[in-house]
Amino acid sequence: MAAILDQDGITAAALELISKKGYDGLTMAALARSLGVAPSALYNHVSSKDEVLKLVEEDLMSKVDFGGFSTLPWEDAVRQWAYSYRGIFAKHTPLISVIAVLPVTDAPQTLAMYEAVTEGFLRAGFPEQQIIPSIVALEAYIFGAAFDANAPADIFDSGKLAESTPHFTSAVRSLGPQTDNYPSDLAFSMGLDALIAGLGALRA
Amino acid sequence: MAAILDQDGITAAALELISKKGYDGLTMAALARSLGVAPSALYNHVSSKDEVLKLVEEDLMSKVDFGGFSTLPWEDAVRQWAYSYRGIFAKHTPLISVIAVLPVTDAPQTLAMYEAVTEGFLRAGFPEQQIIPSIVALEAYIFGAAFDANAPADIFDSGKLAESTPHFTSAVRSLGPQTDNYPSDLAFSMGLDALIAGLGALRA
DNA sequence: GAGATAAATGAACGTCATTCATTTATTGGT
DNA sequence: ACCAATAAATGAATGACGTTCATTTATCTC
Repeated sequence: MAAILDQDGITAAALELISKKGYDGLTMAALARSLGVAPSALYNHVSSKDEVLKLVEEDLMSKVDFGGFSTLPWEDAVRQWAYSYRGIFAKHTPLISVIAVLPVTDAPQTLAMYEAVTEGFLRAGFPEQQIIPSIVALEAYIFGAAFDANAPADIFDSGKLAESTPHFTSAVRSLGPQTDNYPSDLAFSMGLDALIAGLGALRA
Repeated sequence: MAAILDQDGITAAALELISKKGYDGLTMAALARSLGVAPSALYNHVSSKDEVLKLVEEDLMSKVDFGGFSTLPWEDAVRQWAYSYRGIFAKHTPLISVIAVLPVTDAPQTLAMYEAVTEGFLRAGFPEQQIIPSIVALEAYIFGAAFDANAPADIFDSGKLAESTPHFTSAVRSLGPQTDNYPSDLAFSMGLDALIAGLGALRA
């Protein structure tokens, strides 16, 4: 029969479906429908829905901007990379639990990113043994921040329990109205600066 | 009829089920069975499975150790809190996507934690406006690190693509065999120190 | 043109969370 | 002590969903 389907097409359709309907809308049936095909046909090209998620993840990884590591000072490269990384995965938080535990072995795009980042750290003067833990720490922060980026602006509204949490409630109020893209943008920037300063001190 | 069920009992049963069978094993049917009851009976006490997850989350929050904030220097209190927080949620990563976006309004245990942490920051001399963003940044890091704690030791094995990622592969090798509880313990410690140093500099 | 092969189909399955009409036990009022 | 009201448990049913499989269909190769 005509080769209507392939992994690239499935990945593209999955991404479009996710952008339109979110991860709840990403079902094998909906994916098949968007490709004009029966659900069971998908299984000739992917072994499971989990594999679809892995394909999407690899595609997203290729969109993370790590270009700064070959052109900018280390601090700026890290910042650019971290913002790009968080921005992309903030819209794909359901993938984070997959990525964080997924061996990198068969993920060429992910490996390409790690290679470029590692090179940037080496060029900046990091001792080899410090590089992977530093990247892991930064990634942990980026993934956590990606979740926060989806939080509602009033997530810290203490409601009727405000009286029993006076210091917290006052600290929340002191922030005033949020104006950034993400309510947590200020926090992201502060934590990222702290990490960059702290990890940067490990350079030779 | 006899009041066999209540929210506390459901929460306790859910926690035991999770510890024995993991989050895949936490189904409404299994939960009901462990309570000796029909699945539909649960819906007299919780409105949905999501509410069960929220109950579990609140219970876990009450187990996070934030005691150091009233007894230890700020740096040590943050470290103790962060390790406790990560240790608990490393076994409950499916909750993280819920927590990170869940308004704190009806979560007394969570609010109690925030109040204590805020007080600790105030006592340490932080300006009020810096406190919430600092906590948010720390939490983001803790949540991300909780995911990493579940990663397999060989997650960075580049496999047959090793030749095309020489710097990364070498950096991974330079780490030697892992001996910590979690393979990512070294990374967690390094990033946490960096955050503590960087955020600590915001004190008056 | 025949046979092998890759790919699509549609029906079926098992697992879930959830709903609902019904039954059952307990509680409060007289 | 009885009766009505209410809270709570039941079991059958529903509708998604991911996945499997025997069968059919189109394309490629010799």
